[in-house]
Amino acid sequence: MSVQERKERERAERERLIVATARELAEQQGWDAVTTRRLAERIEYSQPVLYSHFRGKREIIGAIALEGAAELAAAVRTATAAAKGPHGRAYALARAYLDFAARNPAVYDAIFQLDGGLPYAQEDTPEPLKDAFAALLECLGEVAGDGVDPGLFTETFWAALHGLATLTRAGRLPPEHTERRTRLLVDRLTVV
Amino acid sequence: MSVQERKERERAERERLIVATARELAEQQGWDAVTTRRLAERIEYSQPVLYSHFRGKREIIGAIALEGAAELAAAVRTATAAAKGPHGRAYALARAYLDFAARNPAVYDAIFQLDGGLPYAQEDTPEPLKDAFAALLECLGEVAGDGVDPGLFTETFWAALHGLATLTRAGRLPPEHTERRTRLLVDRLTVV
DNA sequence: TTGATTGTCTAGCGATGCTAGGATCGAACC
DNA sequence: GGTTCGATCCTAGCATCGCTAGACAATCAA
Repeated sequence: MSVQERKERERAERERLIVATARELAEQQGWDAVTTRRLAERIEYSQPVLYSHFRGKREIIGAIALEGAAELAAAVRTATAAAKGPHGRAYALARAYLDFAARNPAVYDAIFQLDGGLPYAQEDTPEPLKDAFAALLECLGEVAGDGVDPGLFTETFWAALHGLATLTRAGRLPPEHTERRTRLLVDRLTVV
Repeated sequence: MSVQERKERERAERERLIVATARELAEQQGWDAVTTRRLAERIEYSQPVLYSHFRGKREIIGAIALEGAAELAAAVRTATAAAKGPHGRAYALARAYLDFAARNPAVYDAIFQLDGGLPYAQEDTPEPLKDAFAALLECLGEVAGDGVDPGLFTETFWAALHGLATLTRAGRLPPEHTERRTRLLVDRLTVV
């Protein structure tokens, strides 16, 4: 039995290695550089090994997306917990969210831009994704205002943040006034 | 002279054919289906002909982006011209923008998601892109509110719309309450 | 020791974007 | 009108992509 357990442990370890290496490669050189060959070379195994863990490249992206969503949720919760007042928390959330996107562009893309084969906004949506949304909801529900559904408000607020994050990083928005845009968005959208 | 003119005309005509065909193919089957081979086959020329017009696939995307930006600007101007009052115009703009994104997903991606090799938010940004932003600015400058830079406000408003458009189409947001989200966004962001 | 199972790798398939080099065709000159 | 020559276009091919079949080796059970 112990032998089998050891094998399973090693296998799980290698799976973590694959995900971590893919993520590292994506952050270092962009998702285009993440090819199955390069990835295989970096983990010092041959290509087909990847396919014994994941159905394909898409599933690797999906795994990184789940990992990233959990981290995003944690970052948001940490930031909001340290802030005071509903408006302060909403602002802290916005800052934390945009900061995460800027610091982990490849992971952010895995979650929100690329196709990782994950179901979103459905019943069978994986827990980390649901929880990331929940983390936003916990904070933003406070500032939705009367008569506005907290879920709907959170979706809208989130979409606005997502727009800022993606357009800024794609060079569609000049990077200099990010801070002012964030303040404007939070001040206008939230109701205290 | 006339011979040369005819040739130039035919060449320009073929270039339009390439762009139109690529766009059609992208809208019909998605950007993944737009390969140089398929595109060449559809225009009934060989692959290298594409490269006598464009540096590569990226430039074709760029051409579609410019074309699309002009259409988006026109759509926004038409919609706002027909609406009444600053708030009404801002709302009409939002509707027109999201409508354009929903009806022309491939073109929208060419403008805002894919890499068409175009410079954004710079001095040498192509005119159609600048003009599209100008179209937004014309309308949104009215509702920026006192003490808020119209340009900055427009960028923020636009980013929010972009977030709604992309998240909805990527299945990250449930499609049912788009209308309510749009209203919420416009009502909160604008100052009348 | 043998046989079977599990694990891994080599090699290759059909695509992709892009390009070199040869063939062909038409305009222009003697 | 025939010939030259340049522009135009296509065939064929390169390197790389995601992914997989089948051979091979290592490990375990009998």
